[in-house]
Amino acid sequence: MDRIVLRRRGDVVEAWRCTGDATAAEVTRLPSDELPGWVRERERTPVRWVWDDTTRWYPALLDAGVRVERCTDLRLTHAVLRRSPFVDQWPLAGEDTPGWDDLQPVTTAEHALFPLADPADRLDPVAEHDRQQAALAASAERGRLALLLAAESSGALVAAEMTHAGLPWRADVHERLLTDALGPRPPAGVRPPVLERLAGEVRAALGAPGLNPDSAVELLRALQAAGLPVDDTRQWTLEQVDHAVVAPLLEYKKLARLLSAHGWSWLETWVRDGRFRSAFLPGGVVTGRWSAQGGGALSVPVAVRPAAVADDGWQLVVADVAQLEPRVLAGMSGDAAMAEAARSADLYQGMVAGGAVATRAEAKLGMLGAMYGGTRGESGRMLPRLARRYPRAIELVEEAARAGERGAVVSTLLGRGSPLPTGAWAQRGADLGEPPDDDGPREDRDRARRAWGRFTRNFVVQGTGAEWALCWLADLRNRLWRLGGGTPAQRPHLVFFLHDEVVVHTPEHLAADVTREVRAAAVTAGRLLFGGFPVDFPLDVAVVRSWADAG
DNA sequence: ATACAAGGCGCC
DNA sequence: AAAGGGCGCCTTGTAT
Repeated sequence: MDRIVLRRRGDVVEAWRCTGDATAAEVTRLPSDELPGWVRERERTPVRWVWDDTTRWYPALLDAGVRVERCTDLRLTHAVLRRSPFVDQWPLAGEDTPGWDDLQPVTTAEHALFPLADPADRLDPVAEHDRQQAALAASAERGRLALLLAAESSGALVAAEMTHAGLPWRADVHERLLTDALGPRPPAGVRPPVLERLAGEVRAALGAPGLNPDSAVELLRALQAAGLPVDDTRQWTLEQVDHAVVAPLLEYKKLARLLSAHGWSWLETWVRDGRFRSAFLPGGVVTGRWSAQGGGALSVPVAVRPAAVADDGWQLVVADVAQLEPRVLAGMSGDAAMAEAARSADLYQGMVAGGAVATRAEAKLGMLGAMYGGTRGESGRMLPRLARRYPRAIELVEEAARAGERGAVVSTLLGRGSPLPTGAWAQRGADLGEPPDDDGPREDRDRARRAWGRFTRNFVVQGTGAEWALCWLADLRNRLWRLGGGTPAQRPHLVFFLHDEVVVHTPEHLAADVTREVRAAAVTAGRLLFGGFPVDFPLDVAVVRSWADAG
């Protein structure tokens, strides 16, 4: 397959076509505004586009109605290769390396207008691509790394397409929801009526007439002055207390949160033309999970999901994986007993059936503790029993924790490496002498060490889970495209992704096909990561008008 | 005026 | 006494 490296030089785009012989590249130069038409033409035959960063190229193509099938996103692949313990770093070394290390995605809406001095323009994607290919070829784990790089790049395309499409959002539904909960929209700087009434009830219950319940400091003082035994003002803490202030205060906090995080100003800022618009950023988290920028797209609360409604004649297909991370752990550790439990639609129930624990609640608590590092209480007490029944799975996370405590790097199944610890406890020779003055006493160092162990313990599972999800997304994207449906605007398309959940916006008549493809893509992802090892990834799939009606 | 930390809470 | 991982983002409160 042809690879075409795109390089921007002023108003001109250079397209370097590589046919496998690195010395015989054929270069085409064309004005930027002719690029979309040229790309569309080239897409008639299989081609992989190689560019510095998808966020710098793809939005303009999508605006012009041009979709590409595959790409290599050098920014993302560089980041993976630079940190992978399976990659020798010397083939990646070049003058440009710090520039690639520091390259940031572009997330402004004005993607057509590049900043005057985009640091990307000083980088040479042709040279970087050669370096990356050399580094990959020299790796003993080139197979799994190649899969990771392909999945990461494919994720970049999905993210750009989702960002372009936006999540269908009914501002009128959202506004009605706000008015029902808070009362009519007040002028700026004034509390909505319902909040003002609740604030009054809180002040009366505490005998604190001037209290601003939005101030945690003031509120804590007032609660303590009224004799409540609390050291913070968290919801969980307040629920433990029996006092007349608790009910109105919890209600106030809930509604104040709705107002500030997803109220009228959120609507004005993030919803335009019936779409919630925010930027999805693949690789935004060290573990490989995505992050999002704008509007808190990765934490859309259940309370406002009724406003996510499919267009007329369309449906939302909402799919999520049940217990992704324990299933991933079963697969990556090759733990046959845990895989057996994972053959059930409910993995935790499968663990009960397998005789490891007595109740589903114990199974869940124990697994969360094993994956997050919980040692306290019931979660910690479950661990020995889990370790007896699922020795390979538990040993994998325990070893990841020990490695982290040593200051070592751990990696995901496909080879994404964890960052090096930065604390003074982890510096070379830290064990040998007295603790440095700036690193506190021994207990502090041990605490930091254990905290890093919990991070690396979770890294291997969360990161491999993110890899499964990337493979799922990538395959689903291809499957959705093959369903057809006419112009890009008439086809089923991904509109949302959150770690283990996707939402597809589809014309009604294709909803059943989309459901089938979402499930098939999950099977593909499992095979890609774990080959023939029998671990299932069952999905909950719902075809709904509104996101709130799923699950 | 602006920047940042803390407290808090939403999502997985 | 501390206590499960990863995020984004809001307001308040303080520092510069």
